[in-house]
Amino acid sequence: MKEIKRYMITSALPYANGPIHIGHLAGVYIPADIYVRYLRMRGRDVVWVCGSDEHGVPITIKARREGVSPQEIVDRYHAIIKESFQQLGISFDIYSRTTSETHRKTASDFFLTLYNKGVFTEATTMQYYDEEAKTFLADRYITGTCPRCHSEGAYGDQCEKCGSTLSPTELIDPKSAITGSTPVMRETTHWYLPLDRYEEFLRHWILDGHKEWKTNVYGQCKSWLDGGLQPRAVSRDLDWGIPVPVEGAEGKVLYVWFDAPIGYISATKELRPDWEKYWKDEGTKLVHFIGKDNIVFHCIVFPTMLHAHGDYILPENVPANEFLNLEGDKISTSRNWAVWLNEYLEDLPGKQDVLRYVLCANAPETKDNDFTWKDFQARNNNELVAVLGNFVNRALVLTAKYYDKAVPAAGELTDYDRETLAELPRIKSAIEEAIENYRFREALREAMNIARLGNKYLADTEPWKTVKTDPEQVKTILNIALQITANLSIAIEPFMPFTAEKITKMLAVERFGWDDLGRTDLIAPGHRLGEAELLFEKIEDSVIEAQLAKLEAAKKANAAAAAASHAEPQKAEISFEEFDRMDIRVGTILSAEKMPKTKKLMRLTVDTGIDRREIVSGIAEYFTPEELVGRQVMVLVNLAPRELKGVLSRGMLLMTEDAEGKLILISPATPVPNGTQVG
RNA sequence: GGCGGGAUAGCUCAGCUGGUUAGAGCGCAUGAUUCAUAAUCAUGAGGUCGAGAGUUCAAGUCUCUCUCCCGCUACCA
Repeated sequence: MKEIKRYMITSALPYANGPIHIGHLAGVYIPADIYVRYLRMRGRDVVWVCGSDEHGVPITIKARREGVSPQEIVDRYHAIIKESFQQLGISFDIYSRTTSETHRKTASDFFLTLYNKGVFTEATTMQYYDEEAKTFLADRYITGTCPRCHSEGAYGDQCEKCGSTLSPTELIDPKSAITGSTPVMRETTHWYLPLDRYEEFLRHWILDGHKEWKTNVYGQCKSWLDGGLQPRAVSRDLDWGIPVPVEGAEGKVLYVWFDAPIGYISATKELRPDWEKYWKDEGTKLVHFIGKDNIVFHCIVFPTMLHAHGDYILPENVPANEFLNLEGDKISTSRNWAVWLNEYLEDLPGKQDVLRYVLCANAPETKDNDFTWKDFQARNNNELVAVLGNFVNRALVLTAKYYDKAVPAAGELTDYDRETLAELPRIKSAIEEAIENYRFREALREAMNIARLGNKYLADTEPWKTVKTDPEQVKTILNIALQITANLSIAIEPFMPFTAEKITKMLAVERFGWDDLGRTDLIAPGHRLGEAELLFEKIEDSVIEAQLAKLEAAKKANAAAAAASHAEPQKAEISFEEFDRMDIRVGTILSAEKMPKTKKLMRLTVDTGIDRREIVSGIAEYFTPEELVGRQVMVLVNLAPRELKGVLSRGMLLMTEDAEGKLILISPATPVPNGTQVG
């Protein structure tokens, strides 16, 4: 077991093409913030860095669409993200950005070091080039007709209609998204990080050396390693990013995944002149907080880069979380199905800790979880208000009432007093154990147990009764209640820093350190308390309804937008003769069976009036064989046959889809004989 | 289909390397209580631990098969 001298904590760099939402917070930033605040309270040497990831093709596309420069896009979102993080109390030591000069230099140097060491392999391939714009085209910059589903507007890397993963050369009738011209193929050379050569190193380091990683992380890594790794290109032909710093690389930039993680190092550099010990000294514990979508980069790719470079330490752990859903649906930026942090802060002012509490208590630590506004309300009203806020209020109000806010001295303790106080150190170590193993939900529950302990203590000792029979005893009771309150402020600080601060203010004391947790002499006798105020307020149904209505509106707007944008522009004109070449008939499905070993394919026998033929169609997700058999459908019968999974498909069923993408068969409104022509 | 993750009380989740009557929070029921934001405290009801088979003296906990959900991936004429 090596000695930990200091901590280097990173959290995934948010991509600067949109604001932060609750999924990001629950998965990455709140757990990391809790961890870091805890370490700081313990007096550990810790640096936590983050920043905006500002390069990459999607940003250039967004900029082009809005008619502004990429810099303007990233400036806008960097500002929004940074501000909202700050308001939520996410306490980065630095929130930097990958367009900074320090980062450009750092990433550039990193590349050069690997280049000079001969780490990269080079390969020359043919890629599309726009002669008008005089530039190579990234996959996303080429649009055309999807070779699979024939819908227009497919991108060079993917068709968003049918979800196929494509390569640009497959596109039918490709066009440059920049100028609209038809691109030409041209040679281009790129550098690759040969991950395949590092398999042994990774296998040993992760599979043998880090069995303690979370099962989802370890399993994912094992899966990648067992599947065999491929070299990954580290450069792109693009004019937005960090130029590849070698001769003859004009017009080439570092691929965004290569430069982004180096951003952790750059940010540290900007923060501290002695940054190197945080990245190069074996006594540093490096931890990456990320979401599950980032596992491969932080466990496979970035460590390979660090290892190949040679000077750097490797991460000790990568506590990746799963995803948070919202009201039963996947959070989606493009569908605007999210609770945006900047909007939350405006809609529910002063409720930072409520969000922090709910997202931590319900964090997707072991599996995907669901955020609902109803749960948000319940946790606020039944836990924060009723348990935490209420206990603190009781202790303070009783002291104000009986002793005019002057802290009474404790007399002799009863066994029950001692038992109660003995819980505090126990809870302290339970919280420590949980946080240090990245189990933040459990840690939070333990911290809340201090408030439960306090409520129980007051209920059992009943000072409002005892005051009439044994006033001396009440002094001890309230002294203890106040010590518990002080302890509570320490224990919840990593989770709810704003509330912790409010409590210390109400107690009129300086904030404590972690080591003070468990002590029973934190508030001195005679000390005068400040004004008591409520820590949390109940959230009314109307507030929740307003948020639900907002989501409902987003859903509607979304459906409307989808419907509007679904009205694709009309395709190029065709002659009647061209149309007439298509032979579309009415047919009846005679049999249907799902093809084994496929998810979507259905094998159909159709009576076309001409013959009975087999047609394979990708509709198995939406129809059962029972509901298909006997139905009349439209069939394009003279389409060239094609073999799918070993079955020859002769023809295509005509269909459309609803707003959710669910397929709908097209049938004649009233039955007609099979073989009847359509046209 | 392949790979990874998940399936435990009404809800959200714990259950580590297999070991006495399966746990927590919320919700629910009953009782107590009034210092407190109709808050609190106690007690209780509620689970064939996704299904089936196996290993074992002993299995939510290990093995195999199957079902369903999520992610990546293949297929979508």
